[in-house]
Amino acid sequence: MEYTVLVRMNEKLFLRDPESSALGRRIVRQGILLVTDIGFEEMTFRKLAERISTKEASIYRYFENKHRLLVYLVAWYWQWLEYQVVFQTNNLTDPREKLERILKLMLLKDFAQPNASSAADEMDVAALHRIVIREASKAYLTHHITEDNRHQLFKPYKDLCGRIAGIILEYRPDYPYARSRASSIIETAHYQAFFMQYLPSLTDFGTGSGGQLGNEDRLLSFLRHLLFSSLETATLSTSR
Amino acid sequence: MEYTVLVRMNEKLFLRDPESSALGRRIVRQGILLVTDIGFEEMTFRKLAERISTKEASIYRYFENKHRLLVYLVAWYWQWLEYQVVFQTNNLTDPREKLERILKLMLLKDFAQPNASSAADEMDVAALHRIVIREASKAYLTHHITEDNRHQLFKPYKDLCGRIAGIILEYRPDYPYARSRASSIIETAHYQAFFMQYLPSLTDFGTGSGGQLGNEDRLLSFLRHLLFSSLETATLSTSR
DNA sequence: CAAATATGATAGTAATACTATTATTCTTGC
DNA sequence: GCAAGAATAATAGTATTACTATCATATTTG
Repeated sequence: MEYTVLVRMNEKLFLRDPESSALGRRIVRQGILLVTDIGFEEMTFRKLAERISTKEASIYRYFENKHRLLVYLVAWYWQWLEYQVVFQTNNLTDPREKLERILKLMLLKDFAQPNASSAADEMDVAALHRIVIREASKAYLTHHITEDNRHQLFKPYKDLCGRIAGIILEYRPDYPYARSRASSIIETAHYQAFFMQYLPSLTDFGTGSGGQLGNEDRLLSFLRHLLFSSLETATLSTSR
Repeated sequence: MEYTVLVRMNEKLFLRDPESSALGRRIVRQGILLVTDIGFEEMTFRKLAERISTKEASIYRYFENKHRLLVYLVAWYWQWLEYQVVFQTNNLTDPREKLERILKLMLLKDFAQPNASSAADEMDVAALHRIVIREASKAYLTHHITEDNRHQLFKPYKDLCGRIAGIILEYRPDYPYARSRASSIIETAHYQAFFMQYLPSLTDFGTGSGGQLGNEDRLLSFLRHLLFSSLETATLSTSR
């Protein structure tokens, strides 16, 4: 029920709604798996078509090109995440608790799993999370960002950041950088997770050693530290 | 003099050293301008060759492919920036002052300009800065990052982060996240600058309004706030 | 069950990302 | 000043990519 609300996507994100047909759903679900397998650059509609036993031209009836498919996947993830944020913070009163939950969600901890019975047709959120970490910035780091933005393709990300910014302001109403704080904590979560895996010397969460916590938990501690240290700073010198 | 030290690049970054010939230097310098003009995805060696009146095959003798050219440009920038950091902080004793200088350098404020006479053959650092903001993550967000990393292609970035992490530890010797703090402040500086320009609603530095400071200065204030609030936090709950 | 719609099957095009080959020019050591 | 070697120009060619077009065949739906 709420799921259909969750996946109602901006119509500019596709040519034909992939959720409206079995083929469309396979394009999206297998597209996620193919991109996680071989990476976005190496993914082609031909390979995806072969994987799901259809033809290139059929995929082009759903998505203009592979960049739009990426934008769709990433937008879906942001909408899903915002839904999780709303769902998991609605019953909380303490804004600090809300922010704690959000940090965990950003690392895909303790999110609301769909019922196991309908798992076959579900989106693989864990795979999508990996795509967001590795590929999401390619969705907006393009020469045509202005046009894409005009088509509202990034609205789900903006909505999520706006919602988190609102909770930041609940926690600290006079905080002057709520939106930048929201977008930067999300981005930091993602590329620190990436660096942790591929360029660990850029982090303090190397694969081995360090503390009794696992790397994921140490990353979470770092994000908590970053977020709350900034929100709890007494003096905010806007000039200097 | 120090310049030759600065540009001594890892030999894995190219096939033939582009600084060793006039054509190589034009490839790099005009490559910077072409990428800033049309974006990395749209740049091709054919277009670059036409721009500098040479042939595609000649460019391939210097760089294996266009991704390697991007990696080269980004690596050059990190080496240049590390040099600037060393140069501008060497005479300072206060680590806080050093970090202040570094923040400004990250936004390309007050950097040491080369003498105007030799400007014709200089790298356009301002254009390169724009490339780093818009394209640098494409240098490492690839399916072949592990191999590229084995070839040390990202060493200049690691070196810069390591140096900044060292200064962070001068300022606060017990800080447990020095490397992550260094990499995250750099990344934050760059995509906040990007968002400010293209997706301003993700930031608090919209094109209009707000305070008496310009957007660049407000971004600097934000970065200063982020960095020092985290470094000055009394209690660092590594667990929780 | 007819009409509309979706997909399959096949073909084709322009551009991209290279590689190869040979001719020409440009250096550089002697 | 010239021969040997290196760099570049000029031209060609290939496999792949990123599409678009067309028409036949299913499949859905009113």
